[in-house]
Amino acid sequence: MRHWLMKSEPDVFSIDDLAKVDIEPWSGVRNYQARNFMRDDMREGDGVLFYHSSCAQPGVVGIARVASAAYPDPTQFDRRSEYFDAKARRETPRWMLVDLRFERKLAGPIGLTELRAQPRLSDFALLQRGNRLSILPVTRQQWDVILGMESPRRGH
DNA sequence: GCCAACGTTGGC
DNA sequence: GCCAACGTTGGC
Repeated sequence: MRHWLMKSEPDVFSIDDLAKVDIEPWSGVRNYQARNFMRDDMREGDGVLFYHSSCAQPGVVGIARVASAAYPDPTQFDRRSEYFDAKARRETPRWMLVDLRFERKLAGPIGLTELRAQPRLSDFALLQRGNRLSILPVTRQQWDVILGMESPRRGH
């Protein structure tokens, strides 16, 4: 099983939104590298760190699972969608997506500054200079380190 | 194929 | 709102 980090702007779609719908098709990715991760490398059941970006408190806020194989992003064919792509053809879809399933929120968010302060995450793609990718691979070790930073639940 | 211009991302 | 970094576009 592989692990991933996926960014979302909470003003647009937050971890609470994912909790409400339970399963969400991850439409709108229009970056080839991110698409390739979904199309070529993701498998149902892969673990996903759900990350809030472009907000007051950027950081990992929850865990999701990849809940489907990759399939064509329907918004690329929808003229009314902001993600419409006039060059996409149904026979040769350009953009692929996977479904995400909510697993749980973290006991507390793990902020970007906390992640940066963890020496064992110095190689983490999220923390590299100039990184803008919305989908990033996470190693098993990084996954364990990050979840080990989760603040303990009250009463345990 | 080069590269300048432009648009987007995302932290601060 | 600013700005660095990066991807994409399009003229040549």
